[in-house]
Parts: sequence; structure tokens; C-alpha cells
Amino acid sequence: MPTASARDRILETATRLFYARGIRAVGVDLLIAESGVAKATFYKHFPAKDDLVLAYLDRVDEAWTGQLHAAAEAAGSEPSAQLVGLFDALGTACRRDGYRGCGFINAAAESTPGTPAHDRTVAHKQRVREWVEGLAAEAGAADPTGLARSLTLLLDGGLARGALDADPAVADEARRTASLLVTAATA
Amino acid sequence: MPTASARDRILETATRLFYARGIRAVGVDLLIAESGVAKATFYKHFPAKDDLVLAYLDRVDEAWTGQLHAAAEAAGSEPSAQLVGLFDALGTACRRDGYRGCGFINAAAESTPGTPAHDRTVAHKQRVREWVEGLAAEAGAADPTGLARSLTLLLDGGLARGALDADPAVADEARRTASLLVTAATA
DNA sequence: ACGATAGCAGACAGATCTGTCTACCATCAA
DNA sequence: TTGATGGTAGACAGATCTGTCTGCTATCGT
Repeated sequence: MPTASARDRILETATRLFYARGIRAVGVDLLIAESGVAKATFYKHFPAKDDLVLAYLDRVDEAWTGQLHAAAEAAGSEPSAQLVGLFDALGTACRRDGYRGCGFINAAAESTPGTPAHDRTVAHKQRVREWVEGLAAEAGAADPTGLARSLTLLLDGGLARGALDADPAVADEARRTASLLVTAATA
Repeated sequence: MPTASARDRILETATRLFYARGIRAVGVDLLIAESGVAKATFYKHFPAKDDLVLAYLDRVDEAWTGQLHAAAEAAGSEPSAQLVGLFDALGTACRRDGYRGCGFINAAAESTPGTPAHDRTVAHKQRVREWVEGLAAEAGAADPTGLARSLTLLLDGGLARGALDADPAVADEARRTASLLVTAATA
């Protein structure tokens, strides 16, 4: 099996195009052409375009969550250091070529509340917040919920700005501010 | 003239629908039907849909900038108080019915860098940041640029989250965090 | 009175989008 | 050998989208 399976190629192409151009802007015909797959094969794996969108979001979730965890762990075993270190994922991301912010935030802007894609986004953001809250509690923050809210606010701000310009200075500033907030909350 | 002019009605409808459903999701035919206007009239005022999109963004800019300035001024004449007070605009906005975050952030998610709509968004965010930086300088911040960056990051985070759920607690947390940052930066 | 301006109503063209369907091909296991 | 599986190629239907064009009407300043 020299090439990836059809399903993988479709998902790969979708990830690239949905992220770069937006979901509505990418038609099924283009996905088919770019992934070198027959139309029947496409609809066999993903009965509707929306199913592919959800699979795409699940992939984004997996990737971004992985990067956040990795950045946090790279900062050491101290929870308070991890709370700051996770912001390195933002810096790394916005230095990557083709960076265009958060796939979830962008997808949410194209969907309306109540749709599966929107729900997926809300759930993702909540999982991240809960993870941060756990770290905040471990770090001994007086108000873990509040600290988690501020830090994720800062993170989402950085991600939202990433859709406009991939300025690493923004990520640096986010990290610096996070450090200040963590120190203040765990003093 | 009992009713508003055709142009105003179109722009009014576009503002409502573009914001609520997204730009690509709203077709010209719907805009025409909802604003009770003839197709020829529509294209007379806005030769292309993109022209209407830009007019919409200019309206969003005007509205949001006005709300920010009003909230800041309502906090008194002290620049440091204004830096915190401007976050009340976020709280007020997310309590409004149909709130769905920042029209600019949402529009940027649907456009790609280099397009007029995207440029408009970048310019808007820069204007806001410069205004905040001015206030930060007046407030005697040691690093006005840095403070402005953190505060706008926080603000954009709140706005981005607004597209997911209009939770006033988010706005309150943003304001609280802003207060902490302003105090720390002007101490 | 009359022409300019602004607007209404809607057919039409051409592109594009999602999704279905037919027909054919290759591989591999029973 | 044969049948199941997974794939390719592409025509087709039906909806929807942007934008053009023709005709008709109402108002208002001169």
C-alpha cells in the first residue's frame, strides 16, 4: 500500500483546505480533485459534507490539544510553570507557515449555534478550559476557575488574532501576561 | 419619506443577517427579499456583494468603536479607570439578544488575507489597539505598547468567545483581569 | 408639462454547489 | 472461479448564487 487510503487522503486534503480557506469556501468537487478520489468514494466515506467537517474538527482538536499538552509538559513538572508554558504552543503555531488562527473559532464563525459544528467547538473550548482549571488547582491558585478563565481568554485572544496576522509578538505578549497572572494568582 | 431609503434598508438588513448567519451564508436574493427592494436597486447601490460587505464592516466599526469609547468615558476621566471601563462594552454587548461575538473576527474567518474585507478587519483592530495604547500612555504605564497588547488580547478573547456562548461571566472575568493588569502596569 | 431620479417586479444567464447514479476495474479470500 | 470489497471516472439532477437586463411606476424640481 504505497499511498494512503482514500479516506485518509480526503481528510488530509480537507484539513488543509478547510483551514486555509474556510469551510463554505471549499466545495466537494475541489476536495475530490485535490485528493485524487472518485466522487462515489468520497460520499461512501462521508455521506454528507457536514460529516467531513466534523471529522476535520476532531482532527483539529486532536492536534491542538496535543500541542498544548506537549508545550505544558516541556515547561517542567511544576503546574504553575505548565500554565505559562502552554502558551509556547501559541508561539510555535503562529510561526508555522500558513497559520490562520484557530480552526474551531473560524469554523464557529461560519456556523450558527445549535449546529453540530458549533457544538463541537463549544465542547472543545470547554475541555481546554477544564484542563487549565485542573492545572490551576494543582498550582494552588486561590480561584482556579477564575484563573483558568483569564488564561483561556488570553489564549483565545491570541488565536483569534492569529486569523488576522501571524505576529509572534502577540504570542510572546500573551505568554508574558500569563506569567504575570499566574504569579498573581498563586502568590 | 415615511420609510427609510432603499440603501438604508439594504444596509440594515445586511447588518442583521450577515452578523447573525455569516456573510457567505446570506445570499443576495435573501437580502433583497428581506429588505423589500428590487434587485436592480440593490445593484445600483452596491455594484457587487463585496461592496455591501465592506459597507457592513464600516457600520460594525462605527458601532463597536462608539460603544468602546462610551464605556471608557462612562468610567470617568481617569485614563487608568477608562482602560478598565472599556470592558463594560463587552459585558453590555454579550447581554444583548442575538450577540454572536465580533463581526470583524467572524468576517475574517470567512475571508483570506489580502482581500478587502480582511484588510478592513486588520485596520479596525489596529485602530482599537492604538487607542488603547494612547490611554495606557496617558495612564502612565511603563510599557504602554505591552499593556495595550495584553488588554486587546483579553478583549479579542472575550469577543471570540462571544461567538460560542454569550456568557456574561466571561466579560466580568475579562474586566477583572484587565483591572489587575492595569494596576500592575501603572503601579 | 416634463424630464430626471429613484424605485419596484421579475425573467434570465451562467456558474457553482451538494448529492445520486451508472459502469467499469483491481485485489484478495473462500 | 467467484464474489465481496474498495476504488476510478464522470454524467446527471436540482438547488442556489451572483449579476444583468427589460419594463413599469411614482415623485419632484424646473
